[in-house]
Amino acid sequence: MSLHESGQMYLEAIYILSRSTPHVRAIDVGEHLGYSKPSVSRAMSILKRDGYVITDETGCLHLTEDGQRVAESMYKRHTVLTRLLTELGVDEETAAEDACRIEHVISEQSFAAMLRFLEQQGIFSDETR
Amino acid sequence: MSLHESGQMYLEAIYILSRSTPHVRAIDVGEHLGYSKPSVSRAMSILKRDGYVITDETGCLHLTEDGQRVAESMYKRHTVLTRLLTELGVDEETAAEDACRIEHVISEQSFAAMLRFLEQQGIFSDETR
DNA sequence: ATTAACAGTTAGCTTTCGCTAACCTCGTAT
DNA sequence: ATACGAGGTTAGCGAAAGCTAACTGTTAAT
Repeated sequence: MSLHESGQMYLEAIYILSRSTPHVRAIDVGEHLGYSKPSVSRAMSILKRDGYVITDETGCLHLTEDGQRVAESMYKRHTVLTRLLTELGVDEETAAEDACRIEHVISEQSFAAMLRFLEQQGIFSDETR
Repeated sequence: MSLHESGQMYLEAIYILSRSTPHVRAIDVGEHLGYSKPSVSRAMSILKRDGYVITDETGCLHLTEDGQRVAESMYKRHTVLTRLLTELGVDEETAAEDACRIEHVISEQSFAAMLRFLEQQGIFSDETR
């Protein structure tokens, strides 16, 4: 099954949360995204079925290799888009909100072009995360 | 009722078509967007109900003032986004496709910032349409 | 030991927005 | 006059993805 926008969002949320807490639970994901428990529950069952997420013995969520790949890609897009927008003068909050939506619909080519632009400006390097 | 993404797309399509033909029919809109007749039919009835579109005696579609406002806004976003992406090195086709999706999710603030950037580069002026 | 709270799941509703199938209506061509 | 095709509508399906209500199960507190 193909991964939809919402799936990408859940994976990114798990990724972000797992950077600050070792144990990510469904409820934390729901809180982070502002979604209800059942919404997360269903999403997780789909992401598990499709091999993006697994749960350990304690029920905590972990990304598979595929899940990690997607999540990192989304996160990087998010970072770059936010950086580009703030560079153009957009305030931090709006930039992050827009990045959140654009990251799911932009092509790889356009993303690469944006990244190249920021690098040319000396604004973005691999350490700038 | 609020206007959703798909509604904006239909309005933009009517706008674009009406620039080259005086009479825009539902079937033309469907063809332009690659949608079936019933999809267009339902969308039109919603857009009529919400005051964005009217039909004349012959059944042809016309934008109301509100419809025109939305359509022009979308079209402008489309133009500017495409231009920005091609400027960054993205090929015309991909740029247009991405613009098509981004135009519905970007904030007014970010759009304004992008426009400002293009203007500063001397790439975009009101005549560059 | 019983109870309460918390996490997760199941069932079922809603909206958006595509689709096909089938129908109506009208105009033109035979 | 009939018949066909084009355009539009109605009815109903399906997927995605949110929600609430209500249930289950486990842990922790009295």
